[in-house]
Amino acid sequence: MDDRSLSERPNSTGLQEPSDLQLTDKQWNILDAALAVFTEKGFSAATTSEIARQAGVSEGTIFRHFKTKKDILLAMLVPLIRNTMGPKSVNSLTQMIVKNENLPLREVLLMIALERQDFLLENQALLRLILTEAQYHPELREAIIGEVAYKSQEQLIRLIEQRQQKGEIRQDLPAWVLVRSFFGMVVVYMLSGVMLTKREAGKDNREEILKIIDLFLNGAVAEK
Amino acid sequence: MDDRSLSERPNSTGLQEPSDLQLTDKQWNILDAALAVFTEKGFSAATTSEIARQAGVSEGTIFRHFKTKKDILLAMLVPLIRNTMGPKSVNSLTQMIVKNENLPLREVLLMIALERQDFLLENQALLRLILTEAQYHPELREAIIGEVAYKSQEQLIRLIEQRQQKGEIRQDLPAWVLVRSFFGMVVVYMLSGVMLTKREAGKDNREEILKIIDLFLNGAVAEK
DNA sequence: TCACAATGTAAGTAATCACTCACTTTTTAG
DNA sequence: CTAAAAAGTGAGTGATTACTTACATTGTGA
Repeated sequence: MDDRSLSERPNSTGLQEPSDLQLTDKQWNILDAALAVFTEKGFSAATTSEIARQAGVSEGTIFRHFKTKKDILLAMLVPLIRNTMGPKSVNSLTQMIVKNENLPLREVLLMIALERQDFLLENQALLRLILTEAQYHPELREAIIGEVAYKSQEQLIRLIEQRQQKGEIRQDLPAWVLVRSFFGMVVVYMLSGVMLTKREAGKDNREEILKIIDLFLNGAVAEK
Repeated sequence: MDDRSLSERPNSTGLQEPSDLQLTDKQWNILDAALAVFTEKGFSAATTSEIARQAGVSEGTIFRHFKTKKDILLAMLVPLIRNTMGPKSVNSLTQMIVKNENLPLREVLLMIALERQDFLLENQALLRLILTEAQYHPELREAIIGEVAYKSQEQLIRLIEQRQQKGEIRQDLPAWVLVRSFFGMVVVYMLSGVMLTKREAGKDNREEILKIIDLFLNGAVAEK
């Protein structure tokens, strides 16, 4: 089985919400298949019969466990965001920030950017599905913003304020401006890399990311 | 009429406004209605019967002019990108760049950012539709990248290289790194403004954009 | 005026959809 | 071991889908 993100069994991820307590193997098969079909076709174009086929169960079985097609989507994505993407995303940020308080900011930002890049490449299809369907399902929008975007931003703000207090970073700009700007530089760089060019996964672009960090730290104007 | 889609009409090769294309009023009604329905529900969830209802024509009329539902989408979006969004986007950039060669870069960047913001807010729903459906329709992806993204980037690169030659901007970074970084800072700032907060359209955020430009130009490190 | 093509339409059509139901098999509790 | 409960099944179901067709209306050129 392609071990991407759903294949963690419930007892390996700890306590969960009541709605996703104790899922049987068959239920996980269904959600795994749903992830594959939804990411390939999108929610509306995906059919429950194809999910059943890929899960190796009958269509009736699906509706024994999930009331509606939309329920399948949410039962899969909301716990995935809340219990896997969210914590993974936030914890790795927190760790990098507290463990490297004395490292030059440049080094910390590089670690963060590279880690975000891995995360993005590994979860490309899943993230695309979430962002697409977030337009039509407010529950998803709230989950991804609250559990990933907002909490990640909070951690980065902590990092920036920490460095502002050290006098390392200018204090005349609010931390959130610095955070969102840095995030924007890095993410748009990575997305345009994926969209405009054929980048092989894991291509070494350390040097280019360092240039962006240099730009973020020192600015675009020429030295006087 | 056997034409598969408007973009293939032999006399539409030159640059033309969408109103110049040989479309009857009824065809425009259909495309107008299609735009409304597609942006609200997405391509897959939209139905031809609702498009017909909103256009005030029978369903048969739709299929007299467009062979398939997908043809409606492409006949509407591809010319819109090629003849309206693309030129509008690129020309305003070009004008701002050549007309203000002697203005401080800071001022030019502010103009560009504000203009991009207007464009984004005005075309929010349309852009969301295009980006969503670009996942499933390569023709759309190619159109939006080739006609808008790539050409806009080219103009901004001209601006940056112009300033690099003047010695105003550091020359140790490739222009495209500067361009994409600036674009990323601004766009992510605007998107997070739309997503995370309730911003009224046209809210005055000139000061905040100026802070981002300041950051882009002077960097995040504290003065020595 | 008339012939004829282009345009418009309502009533289809076959396919497919999400979902149900009557029934069988498997799991669980005492 | 047994009986009830839970899980699984595949053949339905009515609704809805994109698209067609047979026919009516309109526009046009001579």
